[in-house]
Amino acid sequence: MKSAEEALRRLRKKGLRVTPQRMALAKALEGDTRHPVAEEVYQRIASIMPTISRATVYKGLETLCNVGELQELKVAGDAVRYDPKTEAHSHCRCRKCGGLFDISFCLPEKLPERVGDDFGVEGAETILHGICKRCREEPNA
Amino acid sequence: MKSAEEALRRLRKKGLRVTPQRMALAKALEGDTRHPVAEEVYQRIASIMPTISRATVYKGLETLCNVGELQELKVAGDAVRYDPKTEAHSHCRCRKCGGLFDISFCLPEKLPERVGDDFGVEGAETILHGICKRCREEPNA
DNA sequence: CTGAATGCAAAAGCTTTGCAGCCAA
DNA sequence: TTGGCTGCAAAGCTTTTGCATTCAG
Repeated sequence: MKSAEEALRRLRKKGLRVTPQRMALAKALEGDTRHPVAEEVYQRIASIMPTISRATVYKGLETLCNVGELQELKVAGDAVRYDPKTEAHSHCRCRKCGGLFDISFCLPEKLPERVGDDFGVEGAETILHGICKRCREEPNA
Repeated sequence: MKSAEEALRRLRKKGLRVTPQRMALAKALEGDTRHPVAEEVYQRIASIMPTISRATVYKGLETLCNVGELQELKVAGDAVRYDPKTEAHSHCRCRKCGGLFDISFCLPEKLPERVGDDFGVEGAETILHGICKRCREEPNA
């Protein structure tokens, strides 16, 4: 999502309702590069809107994914994470601290149109595995 | 894993025990290209070894992952899948039937060694999204 | 107004854990 | 012999669902 406001505008345009809970969701995720899991998003919002329920957070995250304002990230050994950066981009995952980071570009750079036994390719999702800077410099943790 | 036998040999070499349950696991997954989830593996083995428990299957799958004989595949909207093909390769996922297929080659073809804010790359995992042959030819399903 | 969205609580996966007994090495 | 492994049952975590109530449009 480019901005929370734009995300809400798109919701309205699709005939969906702009509720305070959805506004909070969009704002909580706007510009976030940390790829929070649903529970983190819930905690974040609950601190300023204590009546919100987890169910609403889950449903709202799903809704925002459906309208293309959020991307779901599922990585081995982890709960689903949410990424508000919707331009095509890839991710790096540190095998030591588990951190998930954005990379500005997209891998592979060019997609095959068709692959193997005639599979029509529409998009790709890649995660690089390795060690982040911090973990390499702090072998203790 | 190249073969069930080789997998078991590697277990033994690492000081782990070769039990009938682990033998069944290795054989059940040998050459399988369908990327079963844990429950499917359990069913498959339970049909010939009715006393095995789900816990043993889960622990055994983890063990085989740890020694590098199996790869964990986690895809959005799905339980963890297990892949006995351990050579570097990528996958395609059909957005219609949910099927997950191997591709013989690996994307991206060449990895950057270092990326973004000094992230050391060791490997990559990519999933192509699209439509498989069968689903394109059967628009009814 | 009215249907879509919320919040609660309960249920539903999937997976992990604790532990007593068993067995591969 | 003995520590690793198994099987059972129970717990844990994430996510989904049903439904009465509320509220955005």
